[in-house]
Amino acid sequence: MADVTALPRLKVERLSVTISLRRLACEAIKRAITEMDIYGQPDEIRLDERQLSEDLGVSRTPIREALTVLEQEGFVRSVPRRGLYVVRKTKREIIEMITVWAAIESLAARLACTRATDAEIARLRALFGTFDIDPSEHISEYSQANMAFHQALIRLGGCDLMSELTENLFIHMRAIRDVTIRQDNRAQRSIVDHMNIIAALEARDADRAARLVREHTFGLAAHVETYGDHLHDVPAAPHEPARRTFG
Amino acid sequence: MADVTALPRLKVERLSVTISLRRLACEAIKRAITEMDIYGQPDEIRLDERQLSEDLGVSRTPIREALTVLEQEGFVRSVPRRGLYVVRKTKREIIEMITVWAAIESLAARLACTRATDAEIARLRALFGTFDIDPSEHISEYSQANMAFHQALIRLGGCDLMSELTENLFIHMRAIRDVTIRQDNRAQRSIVDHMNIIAALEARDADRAARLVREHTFGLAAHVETYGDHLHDVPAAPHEPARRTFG
DNA sequence: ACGAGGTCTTTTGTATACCACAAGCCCCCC
DNA sequence: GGGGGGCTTGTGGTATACAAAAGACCTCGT
Repeated sequence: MADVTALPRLKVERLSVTISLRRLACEAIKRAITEMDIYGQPDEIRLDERQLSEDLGVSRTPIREALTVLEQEGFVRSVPRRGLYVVRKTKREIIEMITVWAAIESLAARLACTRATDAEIARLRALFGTFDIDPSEHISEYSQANMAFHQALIRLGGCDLMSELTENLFIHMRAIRDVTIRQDNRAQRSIVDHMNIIAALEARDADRAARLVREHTFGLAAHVETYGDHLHDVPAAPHEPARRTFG
Repeated sequence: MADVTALPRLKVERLSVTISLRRLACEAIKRAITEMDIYGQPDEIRLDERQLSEDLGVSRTPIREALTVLEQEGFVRSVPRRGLYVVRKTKREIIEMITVWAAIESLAARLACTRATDAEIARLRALFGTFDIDPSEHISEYSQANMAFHQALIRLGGCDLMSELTENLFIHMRAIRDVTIRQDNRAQRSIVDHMNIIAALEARDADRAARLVREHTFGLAAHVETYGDHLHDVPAAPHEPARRTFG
């Protein structure tokens, strides 16, 4: 077979047939859920398969598959013969999520101390070391940057699984971000913590980096514990729904 | 409304209509996968929806939903228009799973140091402190006990989410347990580690407990790194399948 | 004989029809 | 008048039918 790479041919790119309706529906619904102010609503939000199927213009089957995925990921909860509800995490569940996050990011920081290159750490500082202005006026931007910092840090650990696992976790956290930063000067102190973490990474001090990350994240947990009382403490479970993990 | 709790009435328990076929199928398939020696097979194992539907006596729909769940949990992998394959983790993926496990269990141990009662720690020792006999003749029992120890330890941390997350992880690990204990006197040394961990818990020394757990689990990672070469290092991916997390 | 092309089979993706169950309502009986 | 039972309606759960796509294989032309 001759080498055809040199021959002139149409510049066509692989059109992605792989994006099944399930995946599209899944992303669409997830986006809708994420953008919705779940915790501001007075009562649980109910989803209707038929409604969704009509709105998205596809049949119920892919919708159902998408919802199965979202249920696995902890965004919706299916009560048999009753309906689908958008999940509102309880305070306890949120604190548990933060705890797992602390565990993962802490070890990621430890690993980063030996695995990350100087350049990578420098880039981390370049990206997030410039926020020493008052963040209280840029809550939204700060929130974005905050999440991005933590995700970048986890990525520095070099463990893809850690990044994957925390991804959905951060989405869940986004929904309660007003709790996590609104009160007192949390944002300001948070930035100081980040600086210290970066410094520990630069010093290649694994124990200190891991400890700082852990304490920082635990600080958030304590904050939620203190100020998160308006979160729904009881799962509001009609007939013991199918509790699932977060994902 | 009178208090009817004192009246005699039939002791009927809520019959669980909630266990949908999806859930049953999911568990059945997961069990089948778990009991199968995935890593002993020469090539990837393919699943047939219709075959499964026929074998389990239900239609394809619940089968598909179950497989969607299993795909989320990282047990199977769906290649569009091609088929479903039982996932064989690569060495790298296994090491990443162990890393996440280390992160979670390490923090769980730390938490256990302050949250677990003396009785709980004593029970841990009672259950797993008796294995100072030679475990080399009881590989299977030891393997069971080993997993049980780690799960118990994580539970002591008091964070349900940690238990949930590591549950599937342990199932994945089970499949390669021959790698994890067969070589050298790993089992023996493992028990010593466990003893030290229990001792640290008893001493309420959080830092030491966390460190010991981390080092113990990293030891396993290093072991897999060294001896796990017969694991398939390349995902054997036909046409870039839909890679998913473990779950 | 060899290769390009078409066709056939297999297997998944999607749509639709049907069924079982739960809630709410109303009516009938006590 | 009150309460229980059945009916109505709406919802998710299941089964099945249909469509599309990928791989295997066969055929025909050169």
